[in-house]
Amino acid sequence: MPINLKDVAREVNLSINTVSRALRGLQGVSEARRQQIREVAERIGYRPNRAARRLVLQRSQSIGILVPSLNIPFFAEIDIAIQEMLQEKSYFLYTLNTRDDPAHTMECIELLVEHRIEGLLSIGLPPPQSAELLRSHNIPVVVMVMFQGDLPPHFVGYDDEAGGYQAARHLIGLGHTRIAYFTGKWESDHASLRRTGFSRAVDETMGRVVSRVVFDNYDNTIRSGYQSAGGIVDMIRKGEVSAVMCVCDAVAFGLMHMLNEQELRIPEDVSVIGYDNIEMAEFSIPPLTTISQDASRIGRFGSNLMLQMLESGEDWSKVRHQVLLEPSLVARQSTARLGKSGESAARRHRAKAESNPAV
Amino acid sequence: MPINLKDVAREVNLSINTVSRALRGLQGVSEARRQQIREVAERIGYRPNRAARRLVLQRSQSIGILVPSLNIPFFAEIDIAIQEMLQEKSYFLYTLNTRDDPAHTMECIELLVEHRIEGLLSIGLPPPQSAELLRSHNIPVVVMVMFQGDLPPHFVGYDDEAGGYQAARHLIGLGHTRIAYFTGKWESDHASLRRTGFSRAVDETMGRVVSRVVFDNYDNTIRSGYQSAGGIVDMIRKGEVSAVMCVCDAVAFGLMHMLNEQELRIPEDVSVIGYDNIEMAEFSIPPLTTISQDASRIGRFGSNLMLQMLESGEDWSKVRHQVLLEPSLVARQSTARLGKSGESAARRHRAKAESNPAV
DNA sequence: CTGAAAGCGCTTACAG
DNA sequence: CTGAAAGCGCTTACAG
Repeated sequence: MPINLKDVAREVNLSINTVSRALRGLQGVSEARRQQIREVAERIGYRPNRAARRLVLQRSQSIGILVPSLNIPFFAEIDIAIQEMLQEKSYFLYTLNTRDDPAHTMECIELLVEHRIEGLLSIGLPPPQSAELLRSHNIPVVVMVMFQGDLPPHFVGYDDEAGGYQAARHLIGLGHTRIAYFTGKWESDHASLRRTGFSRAVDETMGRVVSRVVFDNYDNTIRSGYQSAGGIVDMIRKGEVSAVMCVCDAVAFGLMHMLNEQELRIPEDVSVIGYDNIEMAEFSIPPLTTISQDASRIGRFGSNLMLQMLESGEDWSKVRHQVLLEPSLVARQSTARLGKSGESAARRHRAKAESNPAV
Repeated sequence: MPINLKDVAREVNLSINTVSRALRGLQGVSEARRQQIREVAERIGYRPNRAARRLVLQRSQSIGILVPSLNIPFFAEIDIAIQEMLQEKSYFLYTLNTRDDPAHTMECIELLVEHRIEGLLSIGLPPPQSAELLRSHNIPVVVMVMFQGDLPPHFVGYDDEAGGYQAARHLIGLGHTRIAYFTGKWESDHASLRRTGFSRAVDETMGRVVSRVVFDNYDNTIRSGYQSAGGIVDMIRKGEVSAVMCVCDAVAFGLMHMLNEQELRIPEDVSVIGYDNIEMAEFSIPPLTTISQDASRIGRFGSNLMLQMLESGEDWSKVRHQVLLEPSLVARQSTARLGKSGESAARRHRAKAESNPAV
């Protein structure tokens, strides 16, 4: 049914390989002929069949990307940036949502292998069982954003340790001496790197600043941040903490919502800093101080690295190529100098308790 | 380099078509042989080549989806739902981000045609220039979510008119008699349908309720809602409006941010209702009353419709198949009964002005 | 400048 | 139960 080279060839009374060469702009076809062939192809609606071209060229000119959850805008933006970069270089990108489920991820990878992708980009580590399959098909892998354990040999992401350090430095610079890090029970490696950076900044103060780590959040959602904020609220009330760094903006929003319900003021009673700089961070009440990462930069670096691996002809299996981008702090109104705005939460709480012994 | 049928055949000393049949589970191969062939294929890492299979089967078993901006979670969720549905039916989904740019969308469509997609799903109408190409290649199109002009013949989306009506009914039911609809200068058809539904509810009151439409927002972002909220603020101050419906949640958040800055209380001074029920709506301060649409339902209905068109064998070119889902209202704390909480914004404003004539 | 032939990796009749 | 052959739509040497 669809029109093929033979149809065009018949129409112009030439052989299919002349038509093929003309359409691809190769030399060895007179300009007049080429013109004519082009017109006919256009008129009868000819489009080359990629499957056939792939088969004969023995390469797919396509790359796969594994995204744990495409509905996270940060991940989607990485995908978009990569799609644009690759289209420019006439590679095709297969985008697959893995639901962060190893079994389903394996199926996705097998599908991509059957499509003969030339390279695999992955947000987060692909499951270990896939390593042998990818290796045996000679498919290079670039991991982006997240990993567990050792830094993967080909990696592009932000330096979470540096981000955590920056956030803590910001709070310390504002005079806070009792600060908390609010994270999840099951920490991903990058969450724990943020915590490590946070702790390094605290340690550098040689005891002048003390910190607590609260592992109460579940899954880094707004809801979870809200539901697990109780411990933090207590500490603020008791004056044990005057500033909180959250593992991500969503958790920060959940915490802020709870603080608001508990009539704790931000930043007067407690400073809050997030991580990610999602769109909403600029418009929350108050606007959220946070650590900013540029998704499209990851996409650009990731696709560039992949393209290098594909086109340099080098043996990359023994080369490590790891790109760690430096995140940047965006100061907004959710953090402020300690004690700037009068009485602390602890003092107010104490006053309240004294006037009403039942509390 | 990659292993093919011939490699497996050589290994087991059989012809490639026996191997092919065994691996695909067709009858006519003894069970013992099949077992042996499977093992060998597994051992040497054979994976069928999709390009070759497509070529010979004369079908790609794949479908394309055009997404204007994949980083809008609502759209991404539609994509995810479709990907899951189609994978179950062993179709492959090509996800392409079009940037909402007609020229780029055309390139995307041409690419998909070269990949011989069997059907095209599109969030929003594909550009008119693509119609001829798609028709000539016999590719059915299902439009989702948005359209301009007439309802496309194959469409799945939510009934925006009904949503606008529900929102207005909600405000009227709370006793508001002066209500506003806050939308953009250049209204999309679905934004204007929401407005139509809104107006219908107002009209039904036979003049008991009056409404204003404010076309000041630009591009339905939080920022734009914030920057263009001035007109609404004035009306609230003057007592001309006690409730506002926004074209979407993002604009509602922008408006709320401005109201907060202007010390207008929600819902005491003004009720605000959004549209979309994005994740943040549950956690804004106050939580936002809004109209909810289920993205994965659109995805499920959309892919089902496409599958029907592909597999029923009917001539769908003369059949209209339009699915309009009913959205639902989610009542939260940003809307309240009129005058419930004491003095109105207008009265407070007047009092303030009297005590300070300079205002 | 143009064409005939081989072949990419598979599946599908058709023989045996 | 198994194999030889043709062919899907293209590109690439190789002739002319």
